Parts: sequence; structure tokens; C-alpha cells
Amino acid sequence: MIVERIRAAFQQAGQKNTRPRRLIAECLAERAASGMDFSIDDLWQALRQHDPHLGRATLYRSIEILVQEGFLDRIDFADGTHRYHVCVGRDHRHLTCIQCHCFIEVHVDLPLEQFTSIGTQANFTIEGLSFTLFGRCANCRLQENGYA
Amino acid sequence: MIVERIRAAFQQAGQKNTRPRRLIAECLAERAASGMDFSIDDLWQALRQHDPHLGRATLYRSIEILVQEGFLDRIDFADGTHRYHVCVGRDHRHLTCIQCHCFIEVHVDLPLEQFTSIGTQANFTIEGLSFTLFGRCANCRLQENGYA
DNA sequence: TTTTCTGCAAACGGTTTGCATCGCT
DNA sequence: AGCGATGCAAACCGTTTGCAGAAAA
Repeated sequence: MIVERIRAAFQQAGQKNTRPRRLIAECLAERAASGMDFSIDDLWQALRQHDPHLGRATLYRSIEILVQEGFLDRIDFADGTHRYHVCVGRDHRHLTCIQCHCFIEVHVDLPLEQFTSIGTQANFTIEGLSFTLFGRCANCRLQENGYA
Repeated sequence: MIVERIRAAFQQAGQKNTRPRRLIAECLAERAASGMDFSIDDLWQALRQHDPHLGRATLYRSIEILVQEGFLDRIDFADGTHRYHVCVGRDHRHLTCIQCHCFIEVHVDLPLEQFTSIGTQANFTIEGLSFTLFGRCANCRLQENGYA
């Protein structure tokens, strides 16, 4: 169960099992199930429905932990905004729509051997990668063409 | 000459050839020559040396135009900060240090054919890609080991 | 009981905007 | 002369921080 995995992630980071974090875990589980990505604010709105007194700061603090733990993945858009989604693997490879921000996780075979050799050449230790294809989804194309 | 290319980019966007923009073009040319990346604030500090009255807003407005024109490339870091550098090609492929933010443009042979087929499958029109390897540069590793 | 987390509200920092003025064309 | 660009300052917005009280361990 996803909720358990999230609680484990908190515990892993040495965090207590508190009510706000349980709520956050629930909300994230819903999002993981639907595959939706979300902004911090989306999540906060959802949380307020369960507990109107839950503070923004708490949410920020928890999200930070989960990103560190590799449980959440942060997607940065060219316009400076960013959203999150529940991670599947370690590396991040997606296809996102530059208009509506919807996205799909994709499976690309990247030439990993090249990366190690690039690292060696440049004298860097490679610790992660991010690969994003930007495009426009079918929906947004339709709307652009006036069928909205 | 780079300065000319920048001016052309402004003109392309229908912008007038004004003193602040000439200054910006000069500063960018220096940065292009040295291959350094920079934050908006770096650039602003440099500009103030030439003209202490140049406003931040003007800089933001100009940078925005150049990013749109594809002349500047924006690099987003995991900590939410971002920097710019003068573009070479259309697509962005670099290796950046998660600690000091230095970076190198790298030449990776990405499986382009895969991308088109991914686009087709997902019904997206692909318009760009971003590929970043994150790591730690030699300098930062040394410092971490106490040789600072 | 001790330590950590929480909620609140205030501070923060980067970015954007409104507006009177300036300066290209 | 006309219109867009500029500089300034204030507004903005997402995020972080300080702190007193509340909850876990």
C-alpha cells in the first residue's frame, strides 16, 4: 500500500508519525493512484478539506522531506512554475505539455554508458539525471485550433 | 559577432535598439565568450557598473525576450534556483554540479528516433527537450573531503 | 518529561506591474 | 510627434522562518 510506503519514507527520515503527515500521506496516495501531478497549492486545497487548520508551512516541510527521500519528483517548467508527482524510479524521464502541464512518464532507453564516460572526461561524479520532452498534448492542440 | 546576433534577436522580436539593451547585449557577449553561466542578479550587478540607473525590471523584460527568441537557455536547479547561459543549439544538454552550479555543455547522442515515436504514441507534438546530468565537480569533491 | 512538530503570522526574495517620463524612429 | 521602452517604487506570490503551544515518544 502506498500510504504505508509514504509513512515509511517519513520514518526513514527520522520523522514522527503525526496527524498532519498521515493526512498528507493519504492525499498523496490518492494522487499516486490517479497518476496526476499536482502543485503544492493543489495539495494544500485538498488537505484543507480534511483539516482546515493544517498550515502551509507544515506541507512545505513535509514535501521537502519526501523529495529528499526520493519519494516525490519535482518537475520544473520553463515558466518557472513547478509541480510534483509520486516517483516511480530514481531517474526522471517524462513528456510534459507546455500548455496544460499534463504529463506522462515515458520509458526512453538512454545511452547510459555515454553518461559515465562523459562524467569521467569532465571529472564529475554523476548522481542523477533529468530528461524531459516538451510538447503539446492532443487536447491543447484541439483548443488552439478553435474547437474549444 | 555575438553582440550583433543579440541585437538581431531583439529586433526580431520587434524591440527598439535602446541603450539599456545595448548594454545588456555587451554583457551577454562577455558571458558567451567566457562560456560562464549566470543568474539574473549576476548580470544586474555587472550592468550597474556600466549604468547604475539601469532598472531591474528592464533586465527582466529583456531576458524574457531573449529566452523566447531561443537566445538564452534557462537552467533550473533542484533547489528552485535557476541560471542562464547563452544558447548554442536548440536543445539543452548539460552536466551541472549540484553544489557550485558550474556546468558544462555536453554532446550526447540521444536516440532522437525514439522521441518521435514516443510523441506519436502519446499523441503529443514534441517541441523541445531538456537533458541534464547532475553531479559533483572535482572542485566540490575536494572541498568536501576537507582540502578546502 | 523531553523532544519534536505544528500552526500562525510575519519576514523574505525574486519577479512583475503601474505609471510618469524619456528617447527611438 | 507618437509610441514604445525605461526607471522607480510598490505590489505580488510562493516559500521560509521564529516562536509559543500541542503532540508524540
